[in-house]
Amino acid sequence: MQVRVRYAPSPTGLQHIGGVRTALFNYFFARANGGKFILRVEDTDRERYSTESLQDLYDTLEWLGIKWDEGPVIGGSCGPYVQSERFELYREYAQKLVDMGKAYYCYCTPQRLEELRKKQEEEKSSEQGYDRHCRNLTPEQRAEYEKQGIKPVIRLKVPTEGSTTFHDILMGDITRENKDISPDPVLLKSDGFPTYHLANVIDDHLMGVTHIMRAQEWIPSGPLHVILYEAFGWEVPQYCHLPMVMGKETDPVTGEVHFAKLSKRHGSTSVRDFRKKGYLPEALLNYVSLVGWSYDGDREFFTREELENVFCLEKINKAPGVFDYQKLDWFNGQYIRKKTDDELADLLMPYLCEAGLLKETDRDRLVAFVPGVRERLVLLSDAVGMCAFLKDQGEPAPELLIPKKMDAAGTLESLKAVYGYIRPALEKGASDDEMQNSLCELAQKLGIKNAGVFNPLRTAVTGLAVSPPPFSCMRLLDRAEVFRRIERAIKVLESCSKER
RNA sequence: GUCCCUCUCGUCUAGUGGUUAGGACAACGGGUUUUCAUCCCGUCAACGCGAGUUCGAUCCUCGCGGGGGAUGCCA
Repeated sequence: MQVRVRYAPSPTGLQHIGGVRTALFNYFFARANGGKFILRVEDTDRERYSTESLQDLYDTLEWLGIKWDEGPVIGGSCGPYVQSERFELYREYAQKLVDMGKAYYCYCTPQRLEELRKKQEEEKSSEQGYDRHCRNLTPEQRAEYEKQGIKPVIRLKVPTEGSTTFHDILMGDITRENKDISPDPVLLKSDGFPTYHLANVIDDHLMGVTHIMRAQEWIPSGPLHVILYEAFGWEVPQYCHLPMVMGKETDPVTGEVHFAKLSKRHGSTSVRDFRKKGYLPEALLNYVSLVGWSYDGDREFFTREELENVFCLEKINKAPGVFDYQKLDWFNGQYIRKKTDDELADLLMPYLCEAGLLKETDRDRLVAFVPGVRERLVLLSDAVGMCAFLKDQGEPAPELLIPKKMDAAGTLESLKAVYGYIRPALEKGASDDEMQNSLCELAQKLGIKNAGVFNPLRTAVTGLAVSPPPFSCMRLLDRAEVFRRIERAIKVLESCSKER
């Protein structure tokens, strides 16, 4: 039997880490087993639906390089893959359940349900949820409600006795007393749209889904779904509930540490945010795959293609995992270092353009600059700060130019000598290595440490205490500007050493 | 409240009825270096607790405790 799995998000917000992790695991599992990966859009919540979210879903999967085999846009033999386009289907199936006596119309108003909830809370009643008020209405009562024009919902008749068991690949058998199952959940809303439970079960069946991989927050509804499958007389698919992705937060006052389902207050959670900040898709994909899954405990670098081969259910962890932003950063730095000068320049350019520091036509200079920042970058956006020297910082302070253990006169001598060499060297197209070696020789000749020649040059060119190395900066800057800044620094040192 | 799931360094994890309990990130310290980084070396750091089974339990069983999740006309 061919493996068929799906990722079935609801377009009610931006794609977040938790959802993407689920998508990835499904995708990898399909690839590793020669199966199909289906994308299905569960847009049954019309209140929260947004087209922006839907576009974000597509953008995110494309950015990560995840291609679906069947789904919206590309279609497939089980379409449509957008639930709102399957609207009629759900009503038909819900009606079937009613006809079989396994579901019923409910006319309770939202107000009544709200009051019920309040009452249960006040009385700290052990009874929770719907009180099954409409479960056994007489035809006369129903007719009366209909006459009032109330639009009913359809609720599932959950058995009140016995128990329901389902098998989870990771967890084993999970059994729940039927009395503990959510009492008669809504299957079809009053607007005619199905709820998750109904639509999900119908579509998974109709689309031939063999394995349901979803987050553990769904475990409690497992038995409910089994009841639905059985009510329809359908085969129950394999379940595999994935560990949750958690966020960690420390109370600033008490210092207490709290964990909870990863959410915005823990930091960025949407893939779009990570992308904007300059995370690489391969880094995010690699790291996210390692939350709740491991290969052998030692190896941790995986390309998407490798994961498509090597991913397996057996190595999925059962306990929830905390999303570690620091480790993601580390991964990102590692992946940035794998980029060639050209690749990295292309990745950096948008950030520098947006910051108004560079224009597209400066690309060649950026490529020459890249070696100086590659190993300094954690995020692509860090490049903006590292290019701050592009803006003239004004006349540099002598303290900035003069290295520790040197005086103004010595620094002046050094910088003059450096300039005397650098200017013609740059003009005749010397390489970084050549200049590097020559300046080291110069330092020796002057009897000072390398820092004594490099640092005055660097600060003269950048005007900053912290910056990428001097040669890189000179490559990015306009040549005439480089000379102007060095000459200006020499003047500063001249007047400074005269004063003494 | 009720129900369900879970429990190895701070975090992600490997692992076994007998191991010096391994790796990675972080933290800390040292070295290289041209500022900042990188890089290299090192240090700190874990089997939640209590019973039971056993010659021996981190590993198997039970209880307790901690953590998480569900309890919606959201998914």
